Amino acid sequence: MPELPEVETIRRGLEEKMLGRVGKVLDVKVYEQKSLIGEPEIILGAEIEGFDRKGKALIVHFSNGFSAIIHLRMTGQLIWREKYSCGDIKSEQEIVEKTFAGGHPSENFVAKLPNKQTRVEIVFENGVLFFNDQRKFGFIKILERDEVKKDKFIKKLAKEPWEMTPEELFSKLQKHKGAPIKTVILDQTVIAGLGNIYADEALYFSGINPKRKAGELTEEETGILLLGARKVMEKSIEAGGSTIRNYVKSDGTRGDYLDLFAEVYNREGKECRKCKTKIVKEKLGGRGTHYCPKCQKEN
DNA sequence: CTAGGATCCTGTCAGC
DNA sequence: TGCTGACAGGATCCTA
Repeated sequence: MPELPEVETIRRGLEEKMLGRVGKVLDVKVYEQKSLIGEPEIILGAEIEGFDRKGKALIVHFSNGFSAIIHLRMTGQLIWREKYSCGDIKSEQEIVEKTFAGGHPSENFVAKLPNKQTRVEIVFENGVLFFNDQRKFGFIKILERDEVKKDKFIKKLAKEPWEMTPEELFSKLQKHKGAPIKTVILDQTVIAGLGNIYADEALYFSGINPKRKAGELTEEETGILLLGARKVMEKSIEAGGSTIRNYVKSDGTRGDYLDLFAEVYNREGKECRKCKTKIVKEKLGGRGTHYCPKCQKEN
């Protein structure tokens, strides 16, 4: 479920907690074969050199010339736990101090690790990085560092909203002019980073109805949409990423993001904060889509 | 080529 | 209590 802001939050958190502090990889335990692509033993003995991010993909660079592309997809979580606090957790306080958790929100953040949903475990000298993934859509792919940019998924990724000009986006929209704008901005080859929450939020910010055909947007509207995409994701990164029930920041603290900041997502039947009209939820391209019928007119 | 639906998988929740 | 179907923040594959 993590979209760009959640992955960026994880990247920052892991960088702070792990970089230069965790030692060498001692073991890689693969509980679910399909969750790890490549040869896990390749990174044994290596240290972490840095964390990178491309769209919703997290990239970990190791000291031996190999890297790992980690994609959390719908339900992935990354949990770093310092060595001396592995196993059963004694108190909420201990979790906050010793654990970094990010990604899909669930009780697993504070549960015993590894657990039923743990797919891969990377053991370091000073702790363990757990990759949990309920639905098994996510993956860790180990490959040579030089191969990362040639990876099929990475290669196809479009620019992120901050790197893209309105003209570039407008031009891309013309290739999908018959499709609803909502589904087009979810396409990572059009613009990278938006998922179902931030697509809806960016459209609300822009006053654009999600069902409008991509080819009907004016250049001006496209510019506002690009600005909206930047704004909603920046706001979320500042808040430490969002989750439906809570968000977990790099220090493990929790809070409610959606209740505070989301204007339309998960707010079906509630009043639009601008005009009091009830937020509508409809299915579009197989995805739940939320909007204000008054602020985001179809024509 | 595009658009749209099915698909991968597990878990939860509303409704009967 | 079950049971059933719908749905979940992603991306790809298949078909028309």
